[in-house]
Amino acid sequence: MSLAFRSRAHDDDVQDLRDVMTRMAVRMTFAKGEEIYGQDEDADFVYCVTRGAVRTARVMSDGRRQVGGFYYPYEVFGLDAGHVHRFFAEALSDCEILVLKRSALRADLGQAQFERVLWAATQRELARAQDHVMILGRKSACEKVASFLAELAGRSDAKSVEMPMSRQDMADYLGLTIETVSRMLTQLQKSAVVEFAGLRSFRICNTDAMARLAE
Amino acid sequence: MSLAFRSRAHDDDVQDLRDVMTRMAVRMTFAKGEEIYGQDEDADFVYCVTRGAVRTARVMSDGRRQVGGFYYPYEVFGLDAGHVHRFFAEALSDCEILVLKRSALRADLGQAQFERVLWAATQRELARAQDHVMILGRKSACEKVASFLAELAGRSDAKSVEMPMSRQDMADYLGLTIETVSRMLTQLQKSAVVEFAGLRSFRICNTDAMARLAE
DNA sequence: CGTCATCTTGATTACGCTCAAGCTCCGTGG
DNA sequence: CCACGGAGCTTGAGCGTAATCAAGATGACG
Repeated sequence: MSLAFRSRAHDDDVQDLRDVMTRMAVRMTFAKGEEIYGQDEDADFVYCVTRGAVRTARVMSDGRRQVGGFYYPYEVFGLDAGHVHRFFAEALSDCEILVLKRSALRADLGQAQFERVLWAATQRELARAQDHVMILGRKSACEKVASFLAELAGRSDAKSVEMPMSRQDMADYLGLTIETVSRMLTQLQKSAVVEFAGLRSFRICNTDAMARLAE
Repeated sequence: MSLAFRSRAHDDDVQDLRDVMTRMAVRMTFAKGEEIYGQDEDADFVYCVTRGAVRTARVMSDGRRQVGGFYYPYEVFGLDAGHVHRFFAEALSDCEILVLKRSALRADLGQAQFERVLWAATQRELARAQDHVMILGRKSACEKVASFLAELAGRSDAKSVEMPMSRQDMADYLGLTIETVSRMLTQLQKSAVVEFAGLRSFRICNTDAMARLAE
């Protein structure tokens, strides 16, 4: 089985999942900051962003927060590991989400494809988490912020990249404080690696320097 | 579908995987430090530790290393995200590993169970990676080391817990230096939270303090 | 235009890193 | 069995990066 073939099949699964969700799922809207699902809740649903953005996070008993990831239109979430949510999900901005019961998905796709599709989605989540581990474990503050911007830019096709999350969200994703994130953004701009157009929009000026920092 | 029932099914899948591997897999031995699979290699096999221990890791171009995880007897590894290994795996000590081609596993279990079993394994990996993110992002050096010891203790059933990895391995897992790891171990011992019997064996003295530090 | 949340910048502190020395454990050979 | 040697570990001193504390600046929204 060639790599190309497998990738193709993988993409098909993702597409199938989106198709089913578009067809069968309930369309819900959430206001900025609203909870979509809670930590330790049963993971009975699958979610897909159609408009806006979502963050997943966990908090420790003393309030320290770790953001697990951000999700944008067309991305599937709610699969964090098994039958109980280990993170909670919140609307980053006002947003629209497709919500589908897992059992309904299974009924429509059949057991086999259901498992294949969710396995593929779980693998993407795992890849994401592993990249996150790399960023958190062995990178400097500047590299963390650069990696984050590079990832955002990678997901966007436009020249100008929109940043829907606050500095606090970025900090809690990168294991930093808002002050440090702010300083690093300023520094990256001063050294002409990126250029900001307002607080939440940027574009990469020096691709090489960016790639070097983000590894 | 109750949680209990689902957990049971999950455990069955894990057991089935071990059974098939014991029956069909090739038993290989690796000397301490030997590579089991490489980064960016195709992930055509599934692995199960039978003796010794394994670590997975990634290195950045300048040599910084991030350890992804440690695997002990009966644990399955080699599933890190998709069709290409994103980490490499090395023998932590001399060890014995069951190796089985994925295609052979699929042929034996059938497509459906193959996917269910590997999905379950991928979910465990994801849960592991998510816990790792929490440790790396928002914990102090002391809490990181305590969390690590607590996790090790949790996997072991004996009172005295064996630690097969070096301080360097621990440091690269926790995003610290060996000096800091060493200092924290000393500190935990001085404050009577744990007690060491030699460099690589310990037991937890103060369970409450340990739980508090490890959250 | 005023108010409040968010963000930036500055000054200071502290946690963990770096560099350096010494110690312990363990394998090896005399 | 002990002496030697080397890797791995611990400890100490000093430093640097990012956290904390504290003001301001900017932007969003009524």
